[in-house]
Amino acid sequence: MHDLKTIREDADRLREAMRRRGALATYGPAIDEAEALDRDRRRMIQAVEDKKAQRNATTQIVGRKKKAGEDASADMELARGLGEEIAAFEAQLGPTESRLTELLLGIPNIPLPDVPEGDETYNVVVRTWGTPRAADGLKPHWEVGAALGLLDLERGAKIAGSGFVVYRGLGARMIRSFMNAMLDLHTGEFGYEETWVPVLVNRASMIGTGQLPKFEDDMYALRDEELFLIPTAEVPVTNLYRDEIVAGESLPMALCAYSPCFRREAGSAGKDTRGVLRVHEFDKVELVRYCRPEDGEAQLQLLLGHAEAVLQRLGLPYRVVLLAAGDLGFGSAKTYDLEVFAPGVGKWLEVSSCSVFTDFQARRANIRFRPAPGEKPRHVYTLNGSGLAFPRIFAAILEHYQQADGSVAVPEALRAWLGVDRLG
RNA sequence: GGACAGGUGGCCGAGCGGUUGAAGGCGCACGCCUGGAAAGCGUGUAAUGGUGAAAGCCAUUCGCGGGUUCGAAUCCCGCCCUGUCCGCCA
Repeated sequence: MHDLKTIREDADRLREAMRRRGALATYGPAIDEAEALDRDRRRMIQAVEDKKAQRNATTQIVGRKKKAGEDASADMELARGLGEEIAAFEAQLGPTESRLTELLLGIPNIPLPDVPEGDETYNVVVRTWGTPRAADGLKPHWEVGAALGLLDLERGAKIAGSGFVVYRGLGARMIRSFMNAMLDLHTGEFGYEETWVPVLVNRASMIGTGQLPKFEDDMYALRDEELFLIPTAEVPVTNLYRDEIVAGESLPMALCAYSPCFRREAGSAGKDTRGVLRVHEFDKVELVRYCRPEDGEAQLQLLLGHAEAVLQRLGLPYRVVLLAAGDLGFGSAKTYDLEVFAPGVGKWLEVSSCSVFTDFQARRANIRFRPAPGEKPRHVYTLNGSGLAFPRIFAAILEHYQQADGSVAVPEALRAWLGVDRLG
């Protein structure tokens, strides 16, 4: 969410940001309307506060006269009249403020200056690591997984629906090993605090990180209670400090969590539908950081490095992509995608999206820090990234480590967890 | 799910419907004291919005939302959360 001050003093910067996202036509009208509503709002506030000041003064007089045993009926009548005027002004102010909030909640974040302008064709490959395997003769992961008894997509579809996966035997054990290996790495070597969080959260949390109100159709929700299934652990973990003021010395803060993630994937029918590349429920380990505004860029690079480390330990070739403004998520100011190469399907798979949200989420979730004792609270910067998403790592391993005899070699880093060095 | 108790500032904790934005304490900041510290003493210490160059002034906020009233932290209703007991249960 943007500060009202941005609308008031910097609306053109906001328009320029939307233009860089290629979305000025979409959001321009909202910015225009917000500008007008802000002016209306301030005018009404001045009027209503003026009346309130008058009423407060009158009410004081009533109190004093009553205490002194004098007649106060004239002042009481005056105050009652003022009260009616106040009610009338407030009846106008209420809708103005809710509309303004609604608009503010629906405008995406401003990309940082070093984010390339334009749509996804302007994404930049920043670096690559490892050498992608030639695709010839390699099978896609769903064939390998089924042949080795690691994956049971048919029964997943039967018990839940298409887009739900059953892992079996060593396949299931692989998922568990991802959780252990990644959490151990991030907590043991990179200093993250391990958390275990609810996968059902309330509306305020979903607004805090930016899933609501705009993307409600993409979220699973309960029928009888106002609870939503999280699309990522970013939601509960970032909201941990919602409506709090944290001590300046506690920053930067680093938290990680394993969680299942639930996505309706409304409107994405037909894209990556085979195998486990796009499913309604999957697991991942998420990294979340809070920091001071001046540390945002350095913290993003740090976070990115932590996510990359997982791929390096697994020996999976990948590339780092800086997203162009038009490809940026709603709340992000700058994002690096990590894409691993899956030679069986011949594609780069996004396995992590590392972003800095500047104060966009912190303002929505009201997460602040006190820079120094006695100083005014400021909003923190929030960051997050997957470290990493399991199904695509599963797919990448089955494809990248495929052997000529149909078996799959187990990456060194997972052998201790799996207890074998070869699948099949 | 039922009964009772409770939700007040960074934290703890008082608070008769009318100078209570809110006593007191802790914490924190500054000063005095000290060779230096601790202790002690003194002073200060909420957020948000509006206005203003600034100092300041005004408004709002005592879980959230409504209501009663000239006036609500204080009274009434609904909801949320916490605690205790009961029920249920992995």
